[in-house]
Amino acid sequence: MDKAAMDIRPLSRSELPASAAVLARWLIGKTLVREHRRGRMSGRIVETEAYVVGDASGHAYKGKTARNASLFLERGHAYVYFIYGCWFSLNVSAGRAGIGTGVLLRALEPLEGVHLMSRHRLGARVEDLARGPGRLATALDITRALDGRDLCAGGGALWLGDAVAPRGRLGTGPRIGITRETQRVLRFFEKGNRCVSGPRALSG
DNA sequence: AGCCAGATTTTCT
DNA sequence: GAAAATCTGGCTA
Repeated sequence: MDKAAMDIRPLSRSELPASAAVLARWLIGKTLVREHRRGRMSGRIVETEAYVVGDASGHAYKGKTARNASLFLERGHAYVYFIYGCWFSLNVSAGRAGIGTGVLLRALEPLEGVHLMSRHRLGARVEDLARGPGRLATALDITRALDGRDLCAGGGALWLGDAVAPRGRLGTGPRIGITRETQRVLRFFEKGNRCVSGPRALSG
């Protein structure tokens, strides 16, 4: 027996800011909902990074390919990529159709379906279930099958919802794990939240 | 808490 | 053939 699903209002595309840097900040505190075969999983978005137009660290920098095509979809679509031989990561496309830019979702604070996430991440503490982009995708069972999905279609397999709780103070800093344009301040997180990835010194 | 190496495969050069 | 928007476990303090 599952508890009743939370009442989460789906976000519509017109609400999303049409710039990666603004969208990344705006998404902190919003909700990501995964409608899985076994049940619903959801969490508060507590950490993001923006990959802006003309950004040498972005996957779209060298143009559109089969791999990154979803980054060029109208804002609010999923771009799922496979990295380091083991992990998937989820982005939200952030520009107009034909513009390659997006927001990497780096961490969630689990809300619903914690037992399902735990099944995908055996042995992890609740605050570590979706703490980091690879862990987030693993916890929610997000694979390339979801690449290109419309995240503004509430009721689909994966969608964005409004905030269900007030957002805490916003923190910012340089992005993690990149080798180019490392000095740009395009990482956003909820200050003090235990589900934010990286060293604690960077998330307070 | 911080540093380091290994894993493992897709993608593009 | 090299690099990659990462994670884990083992080590040192």
